[in-house]
Amino acid sequence: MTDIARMAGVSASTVSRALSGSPLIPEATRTRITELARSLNYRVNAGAASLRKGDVQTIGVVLLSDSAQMISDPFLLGILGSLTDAVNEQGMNLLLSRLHEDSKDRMRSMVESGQVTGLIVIGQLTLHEHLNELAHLGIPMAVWGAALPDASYPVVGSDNRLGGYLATRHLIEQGCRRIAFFGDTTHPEAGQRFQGHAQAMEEAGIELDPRLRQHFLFGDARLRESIDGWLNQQLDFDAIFACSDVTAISLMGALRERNIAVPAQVRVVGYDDILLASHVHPPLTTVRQPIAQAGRALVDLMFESVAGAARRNIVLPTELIVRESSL
Amino acid sequence: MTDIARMAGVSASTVSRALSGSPLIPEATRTRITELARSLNYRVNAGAASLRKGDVQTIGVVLLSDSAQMISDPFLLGILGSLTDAVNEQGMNLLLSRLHEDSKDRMRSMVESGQVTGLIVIGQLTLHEHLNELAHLGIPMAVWGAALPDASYPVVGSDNRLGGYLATRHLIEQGCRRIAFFGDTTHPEAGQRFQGHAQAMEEAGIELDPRLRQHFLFGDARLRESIDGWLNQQLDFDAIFACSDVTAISLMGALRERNIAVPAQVRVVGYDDILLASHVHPPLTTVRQPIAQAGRALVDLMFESVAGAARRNIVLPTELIVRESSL
DNA sequence: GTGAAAGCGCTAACAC
DNA sequence: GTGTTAGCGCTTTCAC
Repeated sequence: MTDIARMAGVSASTVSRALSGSPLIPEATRTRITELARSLNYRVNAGAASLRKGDVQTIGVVLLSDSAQMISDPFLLGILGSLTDAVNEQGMNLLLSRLHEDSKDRMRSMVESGQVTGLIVIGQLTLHEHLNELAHLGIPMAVWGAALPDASYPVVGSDNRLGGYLATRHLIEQGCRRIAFFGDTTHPEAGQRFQGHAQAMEEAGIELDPRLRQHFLFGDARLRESIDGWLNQQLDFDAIFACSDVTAISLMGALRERNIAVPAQVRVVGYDDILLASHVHPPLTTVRQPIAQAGRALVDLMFESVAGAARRNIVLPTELIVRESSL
Repeated sequence: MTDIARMAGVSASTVSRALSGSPLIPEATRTRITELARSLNYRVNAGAASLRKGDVQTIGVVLLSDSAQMISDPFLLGILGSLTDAVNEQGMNLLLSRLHEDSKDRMRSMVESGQVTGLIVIGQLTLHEHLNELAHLGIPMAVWGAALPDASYPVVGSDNRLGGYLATRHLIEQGCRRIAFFGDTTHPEAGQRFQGHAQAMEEAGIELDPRLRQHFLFGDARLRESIDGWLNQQLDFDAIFACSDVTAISLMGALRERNIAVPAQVRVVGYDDILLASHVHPPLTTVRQPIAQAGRALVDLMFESVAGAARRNIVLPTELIVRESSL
């Protein structure tokens, strides 16, 4: 910048002001300096600027995974994409890292070392307690997931309870009574979907059968094994509500292998509405989560958290997309 | 840091040295300072340190998408995950951004403004020329994709030609003669897969029928429409080789809808080996790309590019995973 | 409207 | 071994 200043015959201050569009600088000077800068391929050093201004233009995004395992759910990529766009829209940068459950300290230091303004956390919420601690420490953040009663951090998520309710009620309306629930209920999102499921069952006067509940971890590499293990029990069921489309599609594969017809013998509903959901046969009935809004909502809440505003959650609407797998 | 220094009764230099593990500082002093820092929750400011040291500990990762459209291929998430791990392993940070084809300037300025050390580019390679320009400008980078003859930038990719060859030869060995190719050959990766496909066909003395070639954009939202449009032509074919598993699974859905049996009437081979490939029914034969190695290779090449080493490419091995869809 | 000067938080010569 | 000093590249009072 000093070079530019010298070449333009002005001081560094003037260059700085011109380049940042200060109204103090007359149009003529500004264009002259801007042109000069462009011709020299000069760009202001982002790091130096934030050091001086004392604010970082970067948001940390943490992908939580419970093991070294690859997360492979397309839904996650959707959220991440939405987030990337939302962050860039704000003119900010996004620092991505993948952490395991024990890396609370890493998250903390990302903020405290001034690398990022705040954190957006995506992934499995089994570390609720850790997140609460971070929140109490004053780390600005926002979390994708389900709002837990005692959460001290802001949460963005879809209406999981409603999603579970809509899916199950739909199955009941199709005449199903023995509806199995596939999902890891220790995971808050799945837990809420289960609550919705249970509510719909209760409203219909159908008793929940604990055997019709199968626990899956999202993205579990042994997904198919778990499915097969459950199916091998030969339980009596006429429908399955799965907490992710990947699980549901995998399940339909397993059913087909056993010559169990979907939807004729067993109706299936998934969750997420990934691209493939509408493309498999039969097309999968599923609960759509509004991915496009997710990024924006997370970024908004994170900024509120930075600003020290009162903590709030955002619940995004869900929608049942009825396709042939449940008809 | 000045605070810590004052409290420890030493100078800032000593604190700096102690915290960065300089051998000049005796064990005793170091622990004392480290403990003090910990108890105050102090962390060195990463930005200030890089400004002073003149090196950024951050790598920019650019996800290219040809429109505002959501990219939804799980394979992409795999690459990204692998990259994240590789970057973190090096103790570096990863700045993620999603850009469209025309944003060559954004990429350039990420480097020139000192935000990142270099760029890793993932996504569709229709902007080959842009990348070449960036390389000539001296922007350190590495690209996931297919090595083009006149590329000036280092490329990491799997052996697409071999993949296409293996897939097609396998289908020929199964007795197929009318093998359709699904993939956008203007995209370099798909182009090379097509070359392998063509080679296998030629070796078997089978003439290529241009009607049996369908162009798809990866991640095209109208994927299913394109598939249906092609199928509606009612061409004569006994196998399909698709350039992504998402396409292949979608295709199997479309075939099933038309009561065309896979593999009995039409054999299908996909590409990528995503999780669902082995879970659908029939399980999908596919070409596996070694995702886990991808991140590491990209990071390595990027560093070589920073160091000004001679440009080279890395071709990762591919492997045909035979499952029932082609037997 | 413009420049001089100070300083963001840190590290690395250089001296002792 | 440790402190002093200078300065990374920028922005922003403050003075003119």
